[in-house]
Amino acid sequence: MGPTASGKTGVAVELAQHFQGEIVSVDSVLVYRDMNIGAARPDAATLRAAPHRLINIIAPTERYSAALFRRDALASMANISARGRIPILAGGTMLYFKALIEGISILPAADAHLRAEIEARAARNGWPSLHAELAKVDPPTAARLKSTDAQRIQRALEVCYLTGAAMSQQFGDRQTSPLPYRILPIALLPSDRKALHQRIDRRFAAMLDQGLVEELQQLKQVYALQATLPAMRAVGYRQAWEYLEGEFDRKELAARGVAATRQLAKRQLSWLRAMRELIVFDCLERDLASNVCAYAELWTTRHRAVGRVDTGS
RNA sequence: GGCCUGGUAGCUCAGUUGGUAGAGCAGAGGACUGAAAAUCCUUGUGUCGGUGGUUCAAUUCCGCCCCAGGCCA
Repeated sequence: MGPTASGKTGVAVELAQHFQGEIVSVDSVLVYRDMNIGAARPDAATLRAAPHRLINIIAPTERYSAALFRRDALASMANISARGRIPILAGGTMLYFKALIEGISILPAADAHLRAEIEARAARNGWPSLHAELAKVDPPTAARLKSTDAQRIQRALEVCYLTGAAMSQQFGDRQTSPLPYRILPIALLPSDRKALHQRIDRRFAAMLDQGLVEELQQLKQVYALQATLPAMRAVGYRQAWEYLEGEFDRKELAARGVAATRQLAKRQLSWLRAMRELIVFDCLERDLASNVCAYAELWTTRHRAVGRVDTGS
């Protein structure tokens, strides 16, 4: 786990080679096909050396979710371990890690028609009025949410309408089946935020040089894209879209792109700081990948030994 | 060289009919259950270009100087 531009891919590839492992991507943008430059997709050589699962699985017009990720990741991990290999989960989508590790409640999937209906009412009466409506059918959730948090109010109402019961009541039905894996949770954090910002500056400039805008233009020709699609809300693509709409010039695109990336990194760091029992490495250190491998080597040795004592069979 | 317009938060700017100033963006911190690279919350002391003067009081008025842009020579 780590923020954007922390070097997760490099570490994951080295771990995969060192441990005969296979990588499962934990990334809400790499799931999309044909979004290469802005998603910082690992290059062909890297993917040949270390195949990634859960990348290129849906079109940019489709939707994915934390629940689908949990289902797919568990299937991939089962497949990998059945062949005697170690699943290496690598990515920066912290909600997906949370859903995988802690489980997720059994709730209905998104319903496009219902969401459109709720949005239409919000456009007429404003989200605060829908928040008030939520307060009648699901008081605990309404109390937890701000009246400005459109996305979560919409989801809570959706769950309530589809099931006839409050979302807060159903949170008890968590899929608590614990993961059938021992986890070594490794986080790559920057000891110096400014240094991470510099990496982000360079990386976004490189994406523009590689043709991020041109890639988006091609995507728009191939797919029936809209600005509201989750894929088009991704950092870089969203700003490139606005640039193509003529909202600002190229220089402003570069500035907004790096700002959005820095903000993404900040939110990822918020998740990581809130997590307990992380093994933390400084993503700026020189021998990062080999240090992580060395630590993981010790850890697996210890756990194999413990495993023998525990089972006794 | 002369005239004009600017110089206020990291950036773009507002404002104070004289009582030491506030927006947006950026930055920082936080929340997070089928959109999560999403969505949302909190957070603004800065020699108001410098220096003299007028005044009880100047970032605000006046003089000079510096800097930037424009126009005229």
